[in-house]
Amino acid sequence: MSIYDSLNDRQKEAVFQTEGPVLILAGAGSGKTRVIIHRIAYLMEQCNVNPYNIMAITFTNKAAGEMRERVNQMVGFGAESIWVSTFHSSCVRILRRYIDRLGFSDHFTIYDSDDSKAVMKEVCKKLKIDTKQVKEKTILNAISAAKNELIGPTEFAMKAISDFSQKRISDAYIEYQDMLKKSNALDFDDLIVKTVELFRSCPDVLEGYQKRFRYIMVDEYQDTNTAQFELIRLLSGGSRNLCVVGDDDQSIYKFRGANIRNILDFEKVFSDAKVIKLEQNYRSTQNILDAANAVIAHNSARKSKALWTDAGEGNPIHFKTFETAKEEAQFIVEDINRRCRNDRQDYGDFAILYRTNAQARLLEESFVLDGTPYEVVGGTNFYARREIKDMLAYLKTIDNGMDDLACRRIINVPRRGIGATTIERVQEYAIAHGMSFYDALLGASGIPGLGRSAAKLDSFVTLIQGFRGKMEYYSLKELMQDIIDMTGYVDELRASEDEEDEDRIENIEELISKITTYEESAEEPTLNGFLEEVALVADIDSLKEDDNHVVLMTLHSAKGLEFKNVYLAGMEDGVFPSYMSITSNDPTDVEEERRLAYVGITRAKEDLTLCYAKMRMIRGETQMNPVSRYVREIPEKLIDGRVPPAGRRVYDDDDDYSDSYSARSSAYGSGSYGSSAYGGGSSAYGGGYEPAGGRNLRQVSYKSLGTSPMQNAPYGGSYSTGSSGSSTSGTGRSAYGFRGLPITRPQRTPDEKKPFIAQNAKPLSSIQGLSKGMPKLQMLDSLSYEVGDRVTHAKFGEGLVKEIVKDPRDYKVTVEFDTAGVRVMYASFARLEKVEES
DNA sequence: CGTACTAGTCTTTTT
DNA sequence: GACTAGTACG
Repeated sequence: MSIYDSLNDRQKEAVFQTEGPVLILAGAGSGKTRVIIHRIAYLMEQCNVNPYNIMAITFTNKAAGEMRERVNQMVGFGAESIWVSTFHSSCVRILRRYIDRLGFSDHFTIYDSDDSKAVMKEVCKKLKIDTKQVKEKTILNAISAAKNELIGPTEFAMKAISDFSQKRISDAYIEYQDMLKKSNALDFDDLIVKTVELFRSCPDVLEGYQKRFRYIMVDEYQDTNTAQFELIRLLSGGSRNLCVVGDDDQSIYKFRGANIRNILDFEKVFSDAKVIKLEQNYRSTQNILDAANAVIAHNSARKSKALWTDAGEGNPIHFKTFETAKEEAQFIVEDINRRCRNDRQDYGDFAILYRTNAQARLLEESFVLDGTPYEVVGGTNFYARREIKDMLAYLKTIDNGMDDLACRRIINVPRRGIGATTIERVQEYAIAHGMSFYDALLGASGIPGLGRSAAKLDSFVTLIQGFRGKMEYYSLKELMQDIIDMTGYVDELRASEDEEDEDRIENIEELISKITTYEESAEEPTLNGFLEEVALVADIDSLKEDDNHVVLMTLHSAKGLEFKNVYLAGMEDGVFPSYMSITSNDPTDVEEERRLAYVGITRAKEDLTLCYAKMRMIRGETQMNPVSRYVREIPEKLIDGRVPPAGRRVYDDDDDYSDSYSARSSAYGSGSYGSSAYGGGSSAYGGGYEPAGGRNLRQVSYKSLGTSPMQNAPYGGSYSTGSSGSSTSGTGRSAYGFRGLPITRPQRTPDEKKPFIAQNAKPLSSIQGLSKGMPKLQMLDSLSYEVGDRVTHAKFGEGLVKEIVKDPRDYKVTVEFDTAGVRVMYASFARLEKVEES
């Protein structure tokens, strides 16, 4: 009896094939991680491979941590010397040691996307690029895409020679890299790129690592980009013992540069590659797998495989239709509670997955109101919060005096009376003398034109130098505490009236405890090491699975996880697949999202519920979208709810919208959803959406204008304004119309510390923030127009009023605009004015 | 120099 | 609706 007996034949084959290039095509839930773990154990126990010679690469710290833990459990002795880590941290580890060969110092800073944006902003300023014409982010995206393809500034420049806008990006690219270098900083992409650069330019370094890593395994291989591929190709160049594990059907990171060809062409690059398919699924019921298989079958470029299980049919897939997204959210919470009561389920057995982070908000509100325990994964990164970035900037300034960005961020935070002009002067001086910003500060008295400010700069420098001196004998925690005390940062927050600042203090406390945890767990804790760890955390890393609460996250974050019961929220064309990919002229965009749907469906072990809301507010605009094509791709016999047919929606007889909908249904109805659409290629979508003028998906939409209608002034007396303040307890009755109720912040007692909110979740206050800019109360007396009148709208121009329906709070007005199509809007939000006939 | 307000932009998805 | 950068004003 050996540990390998529990594997099926295919899995055994994958485990025992230790030499040469191996591609393991592992379908969802096919025990891929098990295979990797067993393979490592097999290498160590049966092949006498020194664990020191084994490398396993993953994409997230969470995956790396789990892998390490499971290997530890299985082989025990020796597992700690296996190199298990993410692409990014592997590269950092290598670069810390050898980056001097590339002219950087080993204390380099890692810039996150905010930092990159700040640098790019400066680049644009310097190059006189109008950021209104070309956004920083656009340039950064182009640079990132180039880096992912290992195209350096020089090569980029040569390609860009004839194209004006490319030339501009090329110039920015060069300048951007220059600035990073001056700050001794690398961005995310650089971590990979510079490592490849290092290996290419220093054969001795590469050879050292090739000798060390004789067996390399790469998890989630379908997510690798060209640079990452090159990295592992180089690393495995000596032994050629490269085993990659992935599923082309789960490739969902194209936007991040993932190159699906890496997996599809693996056998071409490594002609002697052994390919092993794992198709038996140990996770889900047959119904769930059938649904997943049916959906993914609509994609063209894929390696054929079909998941199967011997687990039995299981429950049908539930499909639910709701009037609004709010009802969807309420249903999900109620359904989960019902099943916890009647069905012996635990909260921890449930996950809600959605396409965009913004969808979490409404769900979160329902959970809060209901008191159901939950956790939101992702959204705003904890480390991206202002107060945390401030604290980190102090640490960075202390750690790396060349990090100009960090230094400038905190030089006047908290306020020290150092203004923009002074900073500008110092910066100019630093550039002129080829020194870093901080070095310029050190000699501030010698900088001309600073006047009285020089003294303030001096005391800032003294402060930082003081911290640097204390580092000698302080722990990191003490250092952080000292920074807080000496700068008075928290004192200032404490003095503030703003409720949000309370959360900020809590976040800083949270940071301190993270520092403490780091110091306790790291082998050799250093300031630099902490900053590095912080720079490379992913949202999903912090998810603890043993807590008993419902988990909410994006479909992307859910990859690699599994849950007993899964709800997929927002199954609407325009949400999922997103509006962007539907209107994109690249048909593979919709396929990419179909893979995301496949990922979502296959997360469920026993029960899957698909939710569709007829109406949903996105970016302050209420959209009405048809049911997601991915739902319709699931055979009806697997589903227990009625799915509206293609191009039409089913409404109740008394539904107010049926007219307005039929007015536009022709836009959808022209056959673009027909079965031929997928096989037929790219033009199929265009035909269906184009006729009504490009924005069709949002044709029928409520539009609320402005952030605060109350301030936007004249409603022409047809509204009476309520007097309730913004802190009214929102127990139910809607004062805010259809936008949803404001949520009262639960009173927090000292010992009750945010019971349901994860550290990285948005604070409750941000939900409550919803109510901040809201109109207090809006009652309508009468309208100045009626059906048949011509009206004008601030944004959509003139149109004809087709219908007016009164509901409890407001009038819904359907207008057929001359250019903007048919829209339904609430009268109190749309400032419609009658056009007087002459 | 600091604050308060306003206008503009945005959203897929993330290491 | 939410956030942010920019600007006008004290």
